[in-house]
Amino acid sequence: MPSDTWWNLELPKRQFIIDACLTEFAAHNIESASLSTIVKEIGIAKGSMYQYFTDKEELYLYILKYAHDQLVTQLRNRMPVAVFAQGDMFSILRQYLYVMLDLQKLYPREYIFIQRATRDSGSQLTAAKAIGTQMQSTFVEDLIQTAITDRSIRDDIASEVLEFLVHTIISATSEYLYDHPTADSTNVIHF
Amino acid sequence: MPSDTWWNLELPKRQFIIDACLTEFAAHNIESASLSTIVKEIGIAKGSMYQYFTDKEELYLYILKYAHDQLVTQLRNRMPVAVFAQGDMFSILRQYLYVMLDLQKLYPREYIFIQRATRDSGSQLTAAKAIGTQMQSTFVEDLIQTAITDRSIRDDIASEVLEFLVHTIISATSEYLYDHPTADSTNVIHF
DNA sequence: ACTATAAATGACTGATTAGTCATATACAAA
DNA sequence: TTTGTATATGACTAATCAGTCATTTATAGT
Repeated sequence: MPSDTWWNLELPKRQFIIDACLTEFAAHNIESASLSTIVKEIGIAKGSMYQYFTDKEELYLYILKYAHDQLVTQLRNRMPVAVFAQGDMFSILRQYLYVMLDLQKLYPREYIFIQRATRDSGSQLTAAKAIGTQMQSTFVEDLIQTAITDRSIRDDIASEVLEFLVHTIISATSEYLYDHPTADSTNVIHF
Repeated sequence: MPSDTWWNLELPKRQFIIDACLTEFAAHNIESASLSTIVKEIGIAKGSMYQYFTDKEELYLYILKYAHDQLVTQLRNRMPVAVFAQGDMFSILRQYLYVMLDLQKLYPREYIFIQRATRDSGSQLTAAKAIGTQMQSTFVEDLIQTAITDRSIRDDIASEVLEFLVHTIISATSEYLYDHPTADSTNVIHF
């Protein structure tokens, strides 16, 4: 975790630092992201960064958690619990997809960063992978459980597999729409 | 393309070099993969590598194309044209998935390398992205076209979107099964 | 043996990296 | 003003990197 010095910083300064880190980490994986670039961008000395974080990995995980919290908060705001009470599973999923598309547009760096961290922190950094995968389970899990208990979907499907697939499809679809801005989303979304 | 010197090399030596490159490129993206590591692994001088390839990017793309050709050949062997004539689309897709699972087990480095190249060569290296995406379109395209013309699936769905989704689901499923070796594949595969 | 061409080499360059640390600056309390 | 503490600094280290090139080694032809 960051040092006391970090927390003693003025909020705007912290924000500014986080911002620069987000840009770098969204564009490069942890191996090739450069602290030198980051501090040059911010305009502080390299040494200062090491007053806040013990090493690159700590910084990376901190920013990842920050980005994740940011998106989860937004997701919760846009999909309040009430949504789950009404409508069938598919309309809820459709809404989920639209929300994810919005979030991807509004917070592109956070979105990309989490995606990247989820998939390429293979060897070490299981922490990063865990954070990345966490978002998907945030509520898809409940959704599917509910759907299974009210028998709106078959119950012979392993629910964690379904969760995985749902998340994959959602994020692949949003990725596709992101890469093909001309595509008509109503033509893409059919479930 | 590689130099004449490269092609004058004895086949086993070429294979040996390709092998070491595959290992490195499957584990690291182009930015963080290290030529120094590769040549140390092979046991040749760094300069030799530069007699064969003009730079890192050329090497990377060459190995990528090699891996891709390897997998496509295997895919074609395992899914001869005859397969498409018989059976409905879903059974063909199911077979496709099983073949991909086999290939992933048999050629893990090639498989991972292509996946990695497809998704993280964002900025430059559109060539890499193209090679990566090519495999998916190899035959899923035809499959879907046929299915649309026989009306076994709806025709109001943009076919390139469907291709994308099919490929995503297939590769996500195989990725999932790869990460969860204990999972029962019959429990996962339901389409 | 001599020559010509092809291939292999590894020391070297210049740039970049993560991380360190002694010093300097800022600030607040006395 | 003086003292003590928290923060900021940037020169520095040691390692690594992609890429170069003059030189050596190997091969083949005469």
